[in-house]
Amino acid sequence: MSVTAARKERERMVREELMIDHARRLLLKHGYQNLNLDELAGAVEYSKGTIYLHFSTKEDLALAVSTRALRERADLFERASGFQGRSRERMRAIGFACAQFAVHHRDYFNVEMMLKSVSFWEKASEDRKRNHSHQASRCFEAVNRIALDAIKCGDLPRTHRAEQVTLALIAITMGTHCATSQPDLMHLARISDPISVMRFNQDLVCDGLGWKPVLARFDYAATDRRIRAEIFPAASWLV
Amino acid sequence: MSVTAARKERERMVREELMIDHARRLLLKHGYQNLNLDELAGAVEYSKGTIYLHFSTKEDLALAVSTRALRERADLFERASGFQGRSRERMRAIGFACAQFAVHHRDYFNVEMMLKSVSFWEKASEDRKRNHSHQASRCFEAVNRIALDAIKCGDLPRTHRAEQVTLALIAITMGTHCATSQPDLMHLARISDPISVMRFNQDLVCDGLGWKPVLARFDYAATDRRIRAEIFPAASWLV
DNA sequence: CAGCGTGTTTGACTCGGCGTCAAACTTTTT
DNA sequence: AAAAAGTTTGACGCCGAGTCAAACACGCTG
Repeated sequence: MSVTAARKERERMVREELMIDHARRLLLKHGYQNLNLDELAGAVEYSKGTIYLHFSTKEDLALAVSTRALRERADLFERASGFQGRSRERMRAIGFACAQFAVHHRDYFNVEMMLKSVSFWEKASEDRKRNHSHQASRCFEAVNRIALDAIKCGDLPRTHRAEQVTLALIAITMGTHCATSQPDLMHLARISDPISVMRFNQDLVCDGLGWKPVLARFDYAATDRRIRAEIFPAASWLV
Repeated sequence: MSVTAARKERERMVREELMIDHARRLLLKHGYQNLNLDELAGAVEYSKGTIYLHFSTKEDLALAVSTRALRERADLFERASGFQGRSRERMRAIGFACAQFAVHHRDYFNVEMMLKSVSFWEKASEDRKRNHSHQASRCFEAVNRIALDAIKCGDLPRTHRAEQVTLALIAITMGTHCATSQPDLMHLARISDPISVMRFNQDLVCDGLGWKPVLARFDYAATDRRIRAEIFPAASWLV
């Protein structure tokens, strides 16, 4: 019995991943409103009933898609935060991770925006909410550790709390995502490349915090080359 | 005939405002997903058919709620931008307008987030989309004019484009809204007051841009008092 | 004021999609 | 081989967005 149980559980996980893959694809194509569980059932070649053995509601499914993306984001962040250098250089590596993530998950933020709605959370399963929280805190802590180090070593003024710093960076990142995903706004601002706006804005916040070495006083070109080579060897998107 | 036509049109507008009022209330209470047009019909004491004489779809209705809030935001911005003072002081008045707006429209951003979804826009009427665009550009231009002035008079470095500056400020504002509306994140960052985070972050971006006079070199307390007295005499929320 | 015509409002109805669950099917045990 | 336990299915119930034929209101005319 327990021999087959392990295999069953493995197969279950494979099936769940398959469902999340297809759900992600359909979410991207049609948006959440037009995500149709009958269509998903057809795509994964399992019945709707089987889908409901994995996900308690449609919201739960969307949360699973979002959480998987968030896990990849946390992986990237933790990888980036291992970069060897001064605190602000490490922060910069995280900035690259954001860009990398944005390129590979143009969908994530659209789904993340849905999660704002209270009615969303109350329809998702406890397990999945916990998992989402966990991945979110991995991201938060990766950034926060660097901020803490920066304050400790004097790269950031001691007047700031690390959490304030982290929140400001999260805010500018989310905000730039939101802003650049509005075609109207992009048109008004006469901007075409969202990634370079992201980098520009993150630098603004770091400079505003007085995070040494400030942009004007230090050439980050060499750092950027190292980050690309050491952290994202396979990234062709670069800038 | 044309005598009654004017009255009819006026009554029509009153009815539409009533519907938007109630829709706003129900959106706040239940979220977009759970906004029920039968319930709305009951609340406004008109039939569902009549609601559909005003709004082409449920999305169109939500867009109307959002646009009305956005119009109030644009009004506040234009009022704030009339503040007499240096460019950064005028920008600060806009920051106050943001706070004022956030307090009176905790709902707006939740609805705005929905608008991100492509499927949303394609179901709204052309008229209403145009109006939304118009109000958005009023907000953009109010900020952008100040940025232009600042560059012209040397308060901002000439290396920046005004639109970059405006977009950065929009991004930090939206981002802070998003971030502070996630209870998880607020808990991780051990933060309770979203408004003060908003002000802190906006200052960060201005300082990062090198917008003179920089926070460390100037005491804005007197400016803040003037803004409160001259622009928002009726605001009790303050800080 | 009755009767007709135009313009307005209604709510019963359709239709699509989420979520369920009894029945069909598969695997394991006896 | 047959029964029991476990797994999968898809037809169905129900809810809610959007429609439209019919009821209603209003004004006009003789």
